[in-house]
Amino acid sequence: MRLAELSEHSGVSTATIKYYLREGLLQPGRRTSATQAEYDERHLRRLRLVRALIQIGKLPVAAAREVIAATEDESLDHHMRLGAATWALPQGPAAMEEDAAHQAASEAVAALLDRLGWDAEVALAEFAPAYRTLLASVAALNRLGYPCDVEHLLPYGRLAAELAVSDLDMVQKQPTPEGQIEAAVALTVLYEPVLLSLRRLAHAEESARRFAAKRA
Amino acid sequence: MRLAELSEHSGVSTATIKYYLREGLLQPGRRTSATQAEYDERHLRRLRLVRALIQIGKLPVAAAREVIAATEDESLDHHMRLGAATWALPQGPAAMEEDAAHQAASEAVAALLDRLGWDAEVALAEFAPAYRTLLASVAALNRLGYPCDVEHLLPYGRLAAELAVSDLDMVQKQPTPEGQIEAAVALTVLYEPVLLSLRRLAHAEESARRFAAKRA
DNA sequence: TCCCTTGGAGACTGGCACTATCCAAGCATG
DNA sequence: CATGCTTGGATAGTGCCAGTCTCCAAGGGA
Repeated sequence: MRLAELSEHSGVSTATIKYYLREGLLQPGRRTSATQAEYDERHLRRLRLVRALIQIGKLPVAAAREVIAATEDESLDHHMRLGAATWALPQGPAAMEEDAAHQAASEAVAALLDRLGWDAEVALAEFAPAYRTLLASVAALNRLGYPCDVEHLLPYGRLAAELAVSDLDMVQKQPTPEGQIEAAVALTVLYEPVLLSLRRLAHAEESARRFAAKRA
Repeated sequence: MRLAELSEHSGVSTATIKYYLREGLLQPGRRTSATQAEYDERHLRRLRLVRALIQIGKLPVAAAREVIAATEDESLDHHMRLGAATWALPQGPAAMEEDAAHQAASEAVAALLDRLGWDAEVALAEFAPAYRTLLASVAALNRLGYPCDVEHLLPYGRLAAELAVSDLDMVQKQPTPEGQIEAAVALTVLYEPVLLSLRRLAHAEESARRFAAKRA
C-alpha cells in the first residue's frame, strides 16, 4: 500500500498522514525505492487508532505520541503499559496557590480514596495527572460554593470503580498482550466521550421527568 | 469594586477580564464616570463561574458565552434553561459518511435508549450534540474493531442514570430558580473532569490489583 | 495643577493542527 | 530512450483560538 492508498483506506488526507509521520505518530513505511514507500495493515490500524484518539478522544497530538510510544516501550512491564493512556491527560495549568478551596479538595479526595479502599500510593505515584485534575476540579467546585466533599464524591467514585472492572474485563478479553495494551488505550480514551454523552443524555431525561410539565 | 479589584479578587488578569467583557461573557459594570466602572459580587461570582467553565470544563469561549446567555434567557422555561449546559458540547466534526460502523452505532444507541427506558425524543430533539457525540464515539470504537453494542453500553448507561439522579438532587437543593440553573450548569460541566479523573484512577487501581505482581 | 491610573479599542502574539508549495527522484507510456 | 505525471519528503504558510500588549483620552487624587 502506498501513502495515497493508505489515505484512501483511512479517509485521512495524505498531507495529514505526512504530518503524523513527521510527528512520530506513525512508523515510516518500508522504503521500496528512493521515492516510494510501502505501508501495510498495521499502519492502517494504527492510523485509525491515532485518528480516533485525536478526533474522538480530543488528545493533543503530542499526548497521542506519548501514549503510542509508551504502548511500544518494551522496557515497561505490562501493568505500566496498560496505564499508558492515563498519562496523556492534558493536565491543567499546574496547581493553583494553596488556598482554602484547594486545601479542602485535598482532604476530600484523600478521604474519598480511603473510603473506596484505593491505594493512595498508586494514585499519587503513578497517575499524578488524573489526581491533579481531580484536585483542581474539586477545588474549583469549592471555590464556587458547591460542596464537593466525600459524600458527594463517593457515588462518583463507586461508579468509576464499577466501570473500571467492566473496562478491564474487556481488556482481558483480548488474546495477545499487544492487543490488551491497545485495547486499554482505546477503551480508556474513547469511552470517555461515551460516558460524558450518556451522562448529559441522562440529565436531559431526568430533568424532563422532574421539571417538564408540558409532556404527556 | 473597580476592574483592577475584580481582577485581584478573582485572580484573573485585567486584560483577560477586558477580553471576557468584549466577548460578552461578563456584563459591563455600572459606569460611574467616563473612565470608571463599578463591579459587584455578582460580577465576581460570574467571573469565577466563567473561568471554571473555561479552565476546568475546557469549554471554548464561544460555548461558554452561549451557556451563560441561555441561563439568562427569560423566554425559556425552567427545564430548558437547566439544559443549557448540555448545548455547549464542542460537537465533533459533523456526522461521518454513512458507513457500516456508523450504522451499527445508530442501532446500538437506539437499542440502548430503549433498554434504559429513556425517551428518544428528548435525546434527539433537545440534546442533539450529546447524541451525536455518542454516535460518533461508538462508531469510532466499531471502526477499530472493539464491539460496542448494547450489552457493553448498558452498564455505562445505567451508571449515567444514577449520576443524573444524584446530580439533579443537588440541583434541587438550591433554593432559588436562578441558583438551580447556575448549579445545573456548574455541576454538569465541572463534574465531568471529576468523573473522568476518578475513572482513570479506578483503572489504575483495578489494573494494579490484577496485573502488578510486584506489590506486597 | 500635574501626574498617575482607569477603562476601552484594536492590533499583536504564541500555540496548535493542519495544509500548500516545492523539489528531486522514480515509474510508466509512447 | 524521451517525457510527463506521480511520489515521498522537507519547508513554509494558514486559520483559529485565547489571551496579551499598546495606545489613548478622560478622570481622580495629592
